[in-house]
Amino acid sequence: MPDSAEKSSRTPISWDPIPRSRAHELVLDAIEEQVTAGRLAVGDLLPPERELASQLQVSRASVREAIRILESQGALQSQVGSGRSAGTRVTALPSEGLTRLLRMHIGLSNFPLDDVAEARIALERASAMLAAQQAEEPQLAEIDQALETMERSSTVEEFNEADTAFHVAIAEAAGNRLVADLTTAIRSSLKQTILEAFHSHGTPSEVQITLQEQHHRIHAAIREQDPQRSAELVEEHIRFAMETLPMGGHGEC
Amino acid sequence: MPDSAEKSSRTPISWDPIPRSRAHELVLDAIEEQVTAGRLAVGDLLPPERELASQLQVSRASVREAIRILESQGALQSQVGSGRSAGTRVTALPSEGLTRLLRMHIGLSNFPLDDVAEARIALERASAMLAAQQAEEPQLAEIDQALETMERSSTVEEFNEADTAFHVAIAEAAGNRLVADLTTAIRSSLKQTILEAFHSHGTPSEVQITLQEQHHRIHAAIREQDPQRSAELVEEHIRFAMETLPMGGHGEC
DNA sequence: GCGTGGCGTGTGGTCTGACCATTGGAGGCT
DNA sequence: AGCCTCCAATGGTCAGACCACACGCCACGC
Repeated sequence: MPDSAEKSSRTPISWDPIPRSRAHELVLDAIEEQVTAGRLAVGDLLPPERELASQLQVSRASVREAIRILESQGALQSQVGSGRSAGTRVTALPSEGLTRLLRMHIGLSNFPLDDVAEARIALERASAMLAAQQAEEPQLAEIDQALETMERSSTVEEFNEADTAFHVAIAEAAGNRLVADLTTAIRSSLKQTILEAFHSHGTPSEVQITLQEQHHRIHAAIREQDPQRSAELVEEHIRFAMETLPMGGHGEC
Repeated sequence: MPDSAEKSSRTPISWDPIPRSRAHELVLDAIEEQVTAGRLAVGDLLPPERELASQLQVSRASVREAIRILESQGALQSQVGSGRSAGTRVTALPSEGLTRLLRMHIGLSNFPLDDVAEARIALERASAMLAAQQAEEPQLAEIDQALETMERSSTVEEFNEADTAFHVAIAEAAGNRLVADLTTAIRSSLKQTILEAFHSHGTPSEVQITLQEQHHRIHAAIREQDPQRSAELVEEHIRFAMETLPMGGHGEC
């Protein structure tokens, strides 16, 4: 319409770039669309790579790139071979994907450690409350076990490993999949950072003793089914740990 | 040692599979290692794909697969061309990566919606508290804006969009990067689900009115710098929304 | 009949090379 | 100095070849 183009010549015309969709993103979108439409569920098999490439009219490399992304998210899993186990199948394994994503960004100092602590507090308060409200024996036994392992640990490596397991066990005992996975992902992504902080610290044994006392109190509150107390103790514990252990060896001073 | 093999013949020997590392995972590990060691930071340029492939002695396709994964996580960004803008650069854009990961798993019903609600409550309580404690005017104006947009919305699509923006604005006002990104990711990944619930609901206007009243009260509590009240109101609001709107059209009856 | 081994096929994993599109940067000309 | 052209570097995509894996089927021996 040359007429309207002339009428609007007083306001500058903005020529926006037309985004080009990358082939692998088109594949990603296509798979996501199938999921959203309910046509793909956990356990389902995707078409073979070569077939999917043919159907979507892209190269097999582009299909593979999309599949890699979804594998890293824990939504797909590929298996070579023939027969029932072969191919690319929809899975439900978000935890490691979350962990790796968060660990990368924490490693890049993209989340200030104070921010991470607050997020932990929010999530782990919820975990502890829910665990105190509704955990049953096999899950409580896992918490016991982690506490026991910390008791017997002789190196900070062992302590740290069991410390992580303790927090993960509480998160699992919360009976809330998303809270558990987020809690696990954050705590796991911090494992190395916390270990380094232990090594930097002058008197690790004192700190470990205090941390372990706090663990015992948290454990007792959960055992006594006191949600409020559990939540408060977890918060206190995380704040103490974050204030006491010098974290952020690089990029955070 | 045939001698010791004979001695231990009483206990069955377990032949464990030797895991083969996939080429793209080796590349991923190599990049993560550089980050952990502090040798890669936001803004840094990676070697060109062909060079990285040569250095790591893998194919360029494997390098690309690893880069795709890290791109989807918001840790890398690639740009064609020559000169300063070209190549693959380290970025700090976790939010969309989190959103897509969570949206995929929510789409696959891998997280029960009750679980998602509890996680939202944990995070959004924290967001609201922090916002009430420390938000300043430009951020508060964003919250105002979203509330205003909801007030003027004439379709549930518009309402939903502004509703999401309201929650995101509070999360941003919390001043906590990780809490904000997690909150945003979860709320964003639910946008479609909530919209469908609005459509399924018999009398949308009533519900919208109640939701909007709740939004106003949350907004007021934040403005009055009352963290406890803000947190309680957010929790009440999310519980009301989750109980009132019929979610889980597929796979969650 | 049962167990074992060999073969064939389908699938993902990896590599190579060719080509394309994009995006400066350098050099030459006015 | 400004503009234009050319070139090179970089990521994007594709195709094809080959490899490794993992069954399933069939034949053979006991």
